[in-house]
Amino acid sequence: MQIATWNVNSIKQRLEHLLAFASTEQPDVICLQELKCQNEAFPALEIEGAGYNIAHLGQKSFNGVAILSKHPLEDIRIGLPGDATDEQARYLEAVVAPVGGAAIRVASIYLPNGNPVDTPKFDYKLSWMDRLIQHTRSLLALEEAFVLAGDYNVIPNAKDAANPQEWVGDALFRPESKERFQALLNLGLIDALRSCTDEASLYTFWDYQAGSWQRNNGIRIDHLLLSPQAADLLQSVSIAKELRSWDKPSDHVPVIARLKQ
DNA sequence: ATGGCTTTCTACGAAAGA
Repeated sequence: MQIATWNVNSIKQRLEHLLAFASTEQPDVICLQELKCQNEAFPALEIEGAGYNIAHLGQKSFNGVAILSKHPLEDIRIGLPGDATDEQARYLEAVVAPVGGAAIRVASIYLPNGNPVDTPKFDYKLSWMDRLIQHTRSLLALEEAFVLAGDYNVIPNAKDAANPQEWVGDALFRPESKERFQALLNLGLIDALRSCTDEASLYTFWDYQAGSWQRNNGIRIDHLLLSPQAADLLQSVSIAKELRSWDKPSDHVPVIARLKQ
């Protein structure tokens, strides 16, 4: 089973890219972030036409997450527990249940950016991460295979940035953000890509500005975190870097994990 | 760089993103 995550930066602007990616890679599951689209405007017919079942959580202008699956989706859960007042569309969870196969729980995550750090936006990021840690504890208690896939807006280590000094003080690289990401790993989650390679220069985001792509000034902020039961199934991880060179690209590219069965 | 692009919105500049 192939599970992909991709921040598309507007599902409407990226629909043709999504259909091309789906046709070429044929992932079983695609977790999307930054739909920037309300539910009623989601291009469901086109995506269903490509063979996917859809769970989506949209909102006007910003945010928005979806799970696309070639297999039936069950037990769809909307929103990250822990704050009933949080109205931002950043978390969606479902069980992907292949007919006659083993089910796997999948979440599509759009973790808050958190900049500027001297504002409530950074507090929101940190409290959102604390809620994610708490929710992960409850998921781990189920002792199931699950994947938390998405745009974490965290650069885990200096080797995950081409120019780490540029990010010192930024919400994506602040110690408080990195510590909470590490806390997720300390619970027992596995960073899928880092479990396969220690290689540097592996990035998933290049800013639209300042020729970041041409200069390969990237960062790795899109991650698939696996439960121990899912990590046992992991075969390989790849970054679909070539999509960043397409016409009118997202500033993020997909990351794909391949699991046995 | 006081974000150099890109996207969205009851738009025609501002806000958000990272």
